[in-house]
Amino acid sequence: MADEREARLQRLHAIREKGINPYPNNVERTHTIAEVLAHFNEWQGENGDFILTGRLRLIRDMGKAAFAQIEDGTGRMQVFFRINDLGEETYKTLKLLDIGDFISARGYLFTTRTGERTLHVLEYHILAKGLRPLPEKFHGLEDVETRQRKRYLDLIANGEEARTIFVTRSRTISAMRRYLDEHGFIEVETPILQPLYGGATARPFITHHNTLDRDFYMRIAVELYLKRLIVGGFERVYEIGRNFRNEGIDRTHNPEFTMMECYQAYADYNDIMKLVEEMICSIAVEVRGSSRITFQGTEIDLTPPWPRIRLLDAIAEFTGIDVNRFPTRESLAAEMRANGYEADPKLGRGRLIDDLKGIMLRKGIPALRQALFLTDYPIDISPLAKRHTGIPGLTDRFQPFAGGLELGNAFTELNDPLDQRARFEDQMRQLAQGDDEAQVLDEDFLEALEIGMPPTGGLGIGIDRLVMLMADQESIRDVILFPAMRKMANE
RNA sequence: GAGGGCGUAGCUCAGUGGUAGAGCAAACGACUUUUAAUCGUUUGGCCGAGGGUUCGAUCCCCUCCGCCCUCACCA
Repeated sequence: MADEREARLQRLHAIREKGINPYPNNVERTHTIAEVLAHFNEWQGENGDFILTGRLRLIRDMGKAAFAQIEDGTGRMQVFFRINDLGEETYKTLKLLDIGDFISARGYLFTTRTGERTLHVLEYHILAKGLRPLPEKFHGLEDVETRQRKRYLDLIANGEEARTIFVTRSRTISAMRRYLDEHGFIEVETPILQPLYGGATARPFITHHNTLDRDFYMRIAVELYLKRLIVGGFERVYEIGRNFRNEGIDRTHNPEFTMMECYQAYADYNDIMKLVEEMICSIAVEVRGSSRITFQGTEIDLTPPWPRIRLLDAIAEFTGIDVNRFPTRESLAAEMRANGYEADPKLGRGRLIDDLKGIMLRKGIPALRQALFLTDYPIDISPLAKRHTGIPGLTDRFQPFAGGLELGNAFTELNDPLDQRARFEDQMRQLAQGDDEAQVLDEDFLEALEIGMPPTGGLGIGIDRLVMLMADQESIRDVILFPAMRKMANE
């Protein structure tokens, strides 16, 4: 490695000695590679004059002629150098180029006798010299760790494949934004640094503002701020942005992740279910060209309506435990243990049900791979959701699933300020009992609710997971350009 | 947090209780239509880090670091 870098540095100096700037300020380019390839047949011929730019990916030196491949952001193309056309001196300068260098090449288009569309180069310039070797040309970069730590190498070496994921990500977000814009939502931005964290059950990151000399929390959700805007009279708002949760890292969790939250006044969770299935289906059609997509080998039909399954029914079906028959924490815990599941004695009944949900999701695969809504969650794990109209102890809440991924969370928002206060107080009790993920009481938010919030439906969608679905990726780290990593030894 | 796997040249990978190999990349040479060009020659490694066992360790044992998988936890 040191040797190769040394060799490249020597060539860099040799280029400078020839009076050539290896990092010129100006660049000429008449076409992209994709444009040229698209019009190749009509544009080829010795009268053509094209200037292409790109990174050298391959050099095949034949002595007095050489083939190379250059790659720009739109594609790859072969270029051909010949000593007759360039002159001995200029041709020899090719020796100073390395794979990885950026060049511009001017010439005409022709087809080789093996049918390869090629630029016959009459003039070329170096645009930027690379000092380190690129990953191997055939196998590319396979090492998962390097791919994530040095995403630029992943994008170079694994080309289309790596890039497609992030193009899909971009298209997914813009399709979502378009859908919401077209449905009367306005996009807003709310604080990332919050004096209190709320809107989800998670441990926060804490930071400090020097001038104000106070701590702030990195937001774990935007919920309570968007609801304040509903109180303020906006009827449909959304925000797409980064949330931060100080929790574990795995295939579906990254400490910073992107979430879309939206709130719609005069709506309930049934309206939001319609919104979700319609929105995600429309995103799939835009991004994947169909409402039927393949995820990890399973075909998933996102066409509305998605099945609605009550959470407790799903639990009963896949775990054999009918939660309704065990109204107390103790009886439910005993039943779980009788069925061979762990039941943490410290947890409340709602959290036990949450655990059962996890067991159910694992056991329910592959049936739960399809798009569906699980509905009607227990009240004590849903402190911001409105009580279920019919069934005590439950809320008007649902979660959308597809591909076995929990894509989000939604409910009819609790707009009764006294009930909300009581729920917060209950959470504070759990916090005092050592549940460090319980939600904290937000007096300012309660004051807003007391001003009055209309009936509202709200939704959060995990963008990263949605992108996993759209890009058919099994790990959240594959859809985040620079995922959180442990520090390297030399860091 | 628990268990399992992995870490060897810039990249992709072999390999062995007697201190290392291939292909690509790199260097030198040949070649004026190649396609992962070909052919010849050459260079390249604290075998993740630190301890231990041993006459001797890249290999066996322990600790640590990093990555992956499964489980637990959280979204």
